[in-house]
Amino acid sequence: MSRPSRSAPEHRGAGSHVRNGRGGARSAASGDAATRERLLAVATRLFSERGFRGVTVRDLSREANANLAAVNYHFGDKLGLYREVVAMALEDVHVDPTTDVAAESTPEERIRHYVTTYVPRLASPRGRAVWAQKIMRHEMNDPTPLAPWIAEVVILPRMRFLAEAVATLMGTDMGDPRVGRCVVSLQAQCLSYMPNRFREVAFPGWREMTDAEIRAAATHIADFTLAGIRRLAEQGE
Amino acid sequence: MSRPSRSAPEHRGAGSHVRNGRGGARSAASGDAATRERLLAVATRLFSERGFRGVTVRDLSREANANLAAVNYHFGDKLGLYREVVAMALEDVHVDPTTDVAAESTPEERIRHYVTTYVPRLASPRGRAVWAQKIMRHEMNDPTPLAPWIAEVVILPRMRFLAEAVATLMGTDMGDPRVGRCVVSLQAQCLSYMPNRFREVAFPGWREMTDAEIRAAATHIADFTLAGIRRLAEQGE
DNA sequence: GACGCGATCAAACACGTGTTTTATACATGC
DNA sequence: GCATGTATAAAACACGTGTTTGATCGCGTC
Repeated sequence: MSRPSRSAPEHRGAGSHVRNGRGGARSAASGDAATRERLLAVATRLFSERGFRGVTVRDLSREANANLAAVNYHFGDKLGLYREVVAMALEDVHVDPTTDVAAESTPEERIRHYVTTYVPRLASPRGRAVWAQKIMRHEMNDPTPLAPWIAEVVILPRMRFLAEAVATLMGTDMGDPRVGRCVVSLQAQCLSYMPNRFREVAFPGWREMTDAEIRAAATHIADFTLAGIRRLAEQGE
Repeated sequence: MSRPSRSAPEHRGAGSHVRNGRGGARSAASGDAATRERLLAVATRLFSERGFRGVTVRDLSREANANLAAVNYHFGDKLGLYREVVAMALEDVHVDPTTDVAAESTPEERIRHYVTTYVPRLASPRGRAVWAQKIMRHEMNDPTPLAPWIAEVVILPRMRFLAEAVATLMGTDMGDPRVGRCVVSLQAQCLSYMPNRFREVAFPGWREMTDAEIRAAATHIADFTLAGIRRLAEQGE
């Protein structure tokens, strides 16, 4: 009961979602994308701007020029649509600053590379894939049932990457509590440059950072952090 | 129209709110506090746990053993009740780590004092006035119309205090962009130890920090930050 | 042409929200 | 005694939410 299954698309496969290829099932006359694709595009934009709870199904339907029932028809429920958006965000985010670093680089180079690629992506309202970062931020502030998934795919690998670099730099192992604290200090500084609704609301004269300021901030974080790590390595546990 | 003003308490004075002293207007027979006071107590707890939007008027009424209309009667509307809670939080927060420091102390002492008093208060679920910090955190994540007020009373004084100490330590003035970046780095590290719903939801094995770990984290932040500041002071702009 | 089927549509449903209304009990002041 | 003003109570209001329903359209196929 309560799920008539009207032979509609199956809303279960969390990972597969092959979805029948959907070649040209729609009327070839209309130039616009299929409803499902329009909903995904609109959902990507709205969820990244306002978070899962800040977007209503009616918002999505209206902006996608779709019927109110379209979300439930194509994605099962609102969370199903959000899950697909998060899946795209994870694909976009999880690769970046930890995997494309040369294996033979020094710990210092790794940390600098992490910061100088990560911070501009977080801070700049321009550029690609900021929407994925915004999804992450909303999840951190106001977690949804998808939070554990996100933590496993994007947070943990970053923590491990940074912890390994910091431990090597300090000449200790990853079980040393100082390593964890340094990783937290580094990550906290990076995240502080993420766009923040509070400062926009609370400080009327706030202006966005320029690209040059963002680069300066990234360099600052790297210098600042490496100095801190070296100092803690000297003074011992 | 739409506001009959039934000679009820005036819900307008944003700043004054003297509120007639309210000596013993209630029947002396009942041992419990007046409805207004019970609502304030419950609101303090619930708003600090779940934020303004996470608490409903029905939650407040139920837990305070008050009628549904009591919030609107005593405080005008839900935001009026929240405003009184925030006012108490501001009184509790704005004094602390910036004003009770000796005027003749060195910049390093000031920064250490700031961190070692601020971080335990942020991080510990025990101790006094954590509810006020939780209110601040909810405002930062999801600002209400009261955000500008909070920014002016608690954020700006802290920023000025830290900026002055950092500038003195670096031997430069507060207009130096490096000063602002160091203040952000310091504050970001402190805030990262604030209780975080994401890590509770996303990491099932999460456990609260002990008092000793919190003290160690505070010392870490101070050492780490002072090292970073000194390094940036050396290398120049 | 009749049928099946995926997709869309308008409408309704069920519920939760902040707020307002109307009535009533109770203490106080004249 | 009685009006007055304060406080509480139960119900309703007005609206927004996610979801479901039943009908209909446009196809392609037998």
